[in-house]
Amino acid sequence: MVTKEIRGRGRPRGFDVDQGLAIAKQLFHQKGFDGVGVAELAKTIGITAPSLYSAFGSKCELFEQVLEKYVAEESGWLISTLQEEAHVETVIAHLFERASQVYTANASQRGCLVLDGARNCNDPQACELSAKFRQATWQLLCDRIAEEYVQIAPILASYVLTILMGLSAAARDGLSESELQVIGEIAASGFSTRLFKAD
Amino acid sequence: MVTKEIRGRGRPRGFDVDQGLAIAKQLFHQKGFDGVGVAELAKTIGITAPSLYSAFGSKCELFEQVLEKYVAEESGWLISTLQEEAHVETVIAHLFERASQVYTANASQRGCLVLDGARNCNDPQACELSAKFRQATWQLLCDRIAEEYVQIAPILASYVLTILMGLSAAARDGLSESELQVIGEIAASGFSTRLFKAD
DNA sequence: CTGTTTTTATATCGAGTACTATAAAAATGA
DNA sequence: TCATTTTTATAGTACTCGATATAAAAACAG
Repeated sequence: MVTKEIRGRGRPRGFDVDQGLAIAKQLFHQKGFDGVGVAELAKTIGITAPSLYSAFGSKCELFEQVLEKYVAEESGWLISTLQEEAHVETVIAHLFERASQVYTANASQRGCLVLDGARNCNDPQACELSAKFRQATWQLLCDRIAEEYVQIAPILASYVLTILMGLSAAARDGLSESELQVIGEIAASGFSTRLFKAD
Repeated sequence: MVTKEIRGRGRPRGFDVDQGLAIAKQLFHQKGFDGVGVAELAKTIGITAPSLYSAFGSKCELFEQVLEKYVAEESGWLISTLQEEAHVETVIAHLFERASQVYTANASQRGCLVLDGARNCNDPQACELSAKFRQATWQLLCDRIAEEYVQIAPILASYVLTILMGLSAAARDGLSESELQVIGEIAASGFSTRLFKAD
C-alpha cells in the first residue's frame, strides 16, 4: 500500500516519509530509543533536523510511528500463529519457534523492538508508549489462550510474554537461532505441562 | 568488613568510598548505566565530580566496582541455591523462586543489575563489562547442571539464564512477585521435562 | 614553620542532546 | 506575474554529557 499523497500547493517534500520511517525503525531497533539521536536519524534518512520535525513532530512521535510501522509490518508471524487452528499448546510452541527465527533473522536488528526498544529508557513518554504496545501484545496472547483456558489465561499470557522478553534479550546477547529454538522448546513444554495440570 | 583504610599524608577523604559505591549501585540499578549521569552520581553521594573521579577513576570503572559490589553482596541467593543438596531440577525450581523474590523485593531496584543494568547501553565498555558478569553467571549455572547432566549443561544453562532475563524484564515492567512465582514454576517444569527426556 | 602530598571546590572544557527561529527555495493558485 | 503555501537549509538555542585544569584546603614529615 503505497499511498501517493495528494499534496496541495507548497514546496513538495524532498524525501519519502515511509522510507524515512523504515530507516528510523532500523536505527531504533538496533540501538534503542535513547541510543539514537535526532541528528543521526536525520542524517541517515538524508534530511535535516527541521525536515524531520516537520514530517514526524518530535523524536517521541517518530518513535510511536515507528512502533506502529513495526507492528504493522513485522508482527504478522505472531498474528498468524495465534490464528492457527490447533490446540493452544501447539500454537505457543510454534510462537516460540517463530520468535527464535525472527529475533535472530537480521544480525543488526536482533530481538524485538517492542520488548526491548525502550528498556532502560530515560524518556517517560517513550517508556509509556513502549509499555502500551507490550500490553497490546499481552492482550492478543490472553485472548487466544482464553479461547481454551479462560481462568488461567492472564497468567499464562504473562508467562508467554516473559519468555518472549527472555528470548529477545538472549537474541540481543548474541545467542544463535538454534540455541533459542531449544530454549523455546523447553519453555513451550513448561506451558503444556501447566495446561495438563489445569485439566 | 569495614576496612579502615590506613592513609599516608595528604588531606583525608571527606566521604566513605564504600558508602558512595552503595549509592551508585542503587542509582545504576534503578536507571541503568546510561540513565544515570556523573553529576547525579556525585550529587547523590554528596561529593563533587573531581572527588568522584579521584576515588573511582571514571564512570565506567565506577560501574565495574558497582557490579563487583553487587555480585559480592546480592548474589548470595544464587550461590547458596546452586549449592543445595538436591536434584538439579529442584535446585533450578528454587532458583526461580528466589529470583522472583529478589527481583521484586525492592520497589525502586527491580530486576537484576547484571542482566538489565547495561541493556541498550551506548558505552561499549559498559556493555562488555556487563556481558562478562552475565557470562560468569552462565558458567556458575553450567557447572552446577553439568554435575548431573554434562552433555546438555550448556544449553540448559542458557535456558535458565534466558528465564532469569525474562523474569528480570518482567519485574522491571511491574509484574508482582506472585505472578513471577507462577511464571518461574512453569519455566521450572519445562526444565524438569527436558531432563526427563534426557534420561 | 616549611615542604610534600592528597583531596577538595570552582569553574569549565568540547561534544552531544532535542529542538527551533529565520529565511531562501520550490511548488501551486489567481 | 505575483502572492500564498510548504519544505528546505543554515545556524543557532539552552541544556546535559563525561571528564579536567586550577588552585585552595587539609593532612603529614622533617
